[in-house]
Amino acid sequence: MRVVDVERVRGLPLFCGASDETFNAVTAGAFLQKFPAGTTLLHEGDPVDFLYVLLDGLVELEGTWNDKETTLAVLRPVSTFIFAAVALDADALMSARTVERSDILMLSGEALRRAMQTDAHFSYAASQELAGCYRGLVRSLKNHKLRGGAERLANYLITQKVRQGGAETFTLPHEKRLLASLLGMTPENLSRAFATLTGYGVVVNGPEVTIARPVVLERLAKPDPLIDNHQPPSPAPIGKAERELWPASRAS
Amino acid sequence: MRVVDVERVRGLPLFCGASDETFNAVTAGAFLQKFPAGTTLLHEGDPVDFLYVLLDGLVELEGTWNDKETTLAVLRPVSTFIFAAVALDADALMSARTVERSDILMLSGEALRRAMQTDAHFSYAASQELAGCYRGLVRSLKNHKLRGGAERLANYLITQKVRQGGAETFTLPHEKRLLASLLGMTPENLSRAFATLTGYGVVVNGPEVTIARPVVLERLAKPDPLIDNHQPPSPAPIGKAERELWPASRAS
DNA sequence: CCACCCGATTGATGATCGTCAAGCCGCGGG
DNA sequence: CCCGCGGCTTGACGATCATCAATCGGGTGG
Repeated sequence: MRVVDVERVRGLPLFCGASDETFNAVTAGAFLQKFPAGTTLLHEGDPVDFLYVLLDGLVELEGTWNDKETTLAVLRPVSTFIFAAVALDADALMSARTVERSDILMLSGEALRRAMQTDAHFSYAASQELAGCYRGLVRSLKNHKLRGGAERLANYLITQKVRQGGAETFTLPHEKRLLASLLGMTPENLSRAFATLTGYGVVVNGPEVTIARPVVLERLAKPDPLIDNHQPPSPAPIGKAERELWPASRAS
Repeated sequence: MRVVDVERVRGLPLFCGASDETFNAVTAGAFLQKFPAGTTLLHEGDPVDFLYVLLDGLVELEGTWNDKETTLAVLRPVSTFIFAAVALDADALMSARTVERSDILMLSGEALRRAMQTDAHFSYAASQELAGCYRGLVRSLKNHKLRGGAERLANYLITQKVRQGGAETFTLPHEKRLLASLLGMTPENLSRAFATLTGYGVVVNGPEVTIARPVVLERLAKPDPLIDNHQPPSPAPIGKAERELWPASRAS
């Protein structure tokens, strides 16, 4: 593992409060691996032996039932995933698959659980990370139960715009088919939803989207800080906990 | 607070591994309160100062957007709630409301966070609780994105049957309007979904439901351990973590 | 005892969404 | 260069679901 990668991991909120001792204990048996696009890292129902850390690339978390599948989240670096299953030493509830070529660090679940039982500060950071993940899912569930398709898309676009810096036009981070699955609809209906948003000042050109009249779109989307997390981009790596705490901006 | 209540709290997985010292520190400023049915304990967006523990009664967690509301969970004793917001000292993402008259214990969030930073074992138990809550939400999200209304109801009924002991007929734990909101549909459509299930051996008599032909219903419901948690009832109080770990039955 | 309220049910109608089919377009391989 | 594949779009249709309205029945209070 390169020094620069070690530093990126060390800089994660999950680890930056830990002692050198526990950090070394946790990263001792770790290994960094590169995966091509489309690789299934972990399958639903499998026992989970490692905590995964996405250092570079793009990863999709998906769930399956009755030959249908849906994507529950799309992760960008730097993110940990399946931490909850690791913490409980339980089977995975979702599959993980690379969307692009990705660099992924794998940390021993055993070692992590041992470290949590020893180092209170590390364990506290772990709780914060898990709490942040939990709140992300609460947002997602509210998004799906309370909003219709076009509203979900409108809010997704507004969130993307903010996260990519706020420029009038931005680029979708992945294929539309994946976006459709994330938003809980079919690719066909995503197309139609985009067509609907044309009437609200949204112009689509392949993967490029421009929001020509933000005010009009927001009147449809009705973004809500209790559902949408409009956190602007940050230079430092950020965890699920900080993302939740951002509005109070208690850090920095 | 009565001795019997103290013991019930002490027996929670969250606390049963903690030292007497941290348990006393956390429960020092705590108070037990009785609320009538229909009381809003906490409103969406409010700062959260306490961890709530439902000792008796029934509590609904609900989310709101654009004058619509949906219930995200219905809790029965003994359960903690809004732990994630407490852990992060963040605003609540959902409201909490009593469905029945309830006994609720309120623990200082400040004290809890301090205890987590001091006592690694307590912090570890907190992580497990949060991880269990997280996985509960993953199940919920998959349930909603992958299944239709009648399927969600069928699985809900099967889960209730198992949790209430497995008898052929059992009683719905609350009003149908609340169930409809939990399942993500209108009361009208819940009625129609029940009518549909009549063809699969489900007989409804007010709040009483009997599953006459379990095999037929299961062929429709296709219950899945990665979505539904068919944990049988237990004499000891159980936390969100244990509920997730049940299939491995590593405790007794 | 009756009036009233509220939850549950049923029907009719429209909106939303999924499915099937066809066509378009950009890209890479033969 | 042309072919073919895959992602995207569009149209037509059917299934699911929400909404509005009316009705029924149990429980409460006057």
